[in-house]
Amino acid sequence: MKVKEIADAAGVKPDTVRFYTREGLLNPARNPENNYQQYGADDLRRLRFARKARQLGFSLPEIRDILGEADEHHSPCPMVREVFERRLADVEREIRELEQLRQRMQNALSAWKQMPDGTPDGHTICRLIEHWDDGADQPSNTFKGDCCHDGDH
Amino acid sequence: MKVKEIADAAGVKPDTVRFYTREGLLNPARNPENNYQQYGADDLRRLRFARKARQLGFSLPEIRDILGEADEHHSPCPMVREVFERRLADVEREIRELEQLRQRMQNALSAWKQMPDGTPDGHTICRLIEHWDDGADQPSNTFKGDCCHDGDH
DNA sequence: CTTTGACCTGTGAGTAGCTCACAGGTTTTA
DNA sequence: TAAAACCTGTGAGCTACTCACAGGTCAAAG
Repeated sequence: MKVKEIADAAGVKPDTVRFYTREGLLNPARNPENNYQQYGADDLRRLRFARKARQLGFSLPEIRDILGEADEHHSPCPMVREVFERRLADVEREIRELEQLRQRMQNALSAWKQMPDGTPDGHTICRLIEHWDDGADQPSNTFKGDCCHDGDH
Repeated sequence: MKVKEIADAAGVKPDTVRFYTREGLLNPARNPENNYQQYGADDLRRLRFARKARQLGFSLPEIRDILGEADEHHSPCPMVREVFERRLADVEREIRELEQLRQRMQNALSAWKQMPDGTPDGHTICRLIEHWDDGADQPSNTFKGDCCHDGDH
């Protein structure tokens, strides 16, 4: 198979095939006549595997490791199970963070309903944002004055 | 204020300050003696504004636009409200996608409980993934011949 | 036989928002 | 006076592709 053929067979773009080849996930042979890449059934299997793994949240380096294990006739499945649990935890953390963000945004939006727009006056840019209080409390050093005399020196 | 001072005052890293300066969000003066950047109270206001806006999901180009509006003494708030609603919709879409991913992962994990690992045999890499059926039904072209160049582009 | 168009090749840049490394200059402190 | 801490700009790295470019190859149409 040539690039476009294997790409169509797996439902991806030719550039993705080339990219995966560059990254070492696929190992095509070469047609010595024209220097074209020649993909075999094994490459298609790897490509389909990689796409499924991506949908499950595996990263390309992880997939490369998994394929490498399989190439050495070790079962990659224990590695798959292990990485997968970490991935699931990551996804759940991301969801929690995004839900917090959504909550903050919704709070801001409802608080903004009552607020007028106002024009920037040199002290305020847009009070919608500046007077919005984020729940996240990071101890941002509150510029107490020891540092900055903003007159010229 | 010098870089580290304004960075500490806003609770960010000096590199972030330099990055925002490069990106045109901050407009420090120059100390002609040593060529150091000189940030004023206005820059600190902009930096804090930018950080809050980032936490609310605005992108740097959006923040730059908002600051630009304020610089011209127009109220950026209508723009803020507009961009904000789009951002909220984006966040909600991201959450839905991640929840679908989580669902897929959890389904996979429970299905995997009964499955043995197995060793790659040239036909299978890791059946955990290969025999996993994703709910997403994209008609992955099964390499029949003439079929489709994928429409979205 | 030549042209056209689709395909192939590798490389390099672009995406977002920083973060870090580097090499060299300046200021402060010991 | 020397070291530490800071400053400068530039460039690369992170993810997983995607696109652009310039040039080579091939099948079919004219």
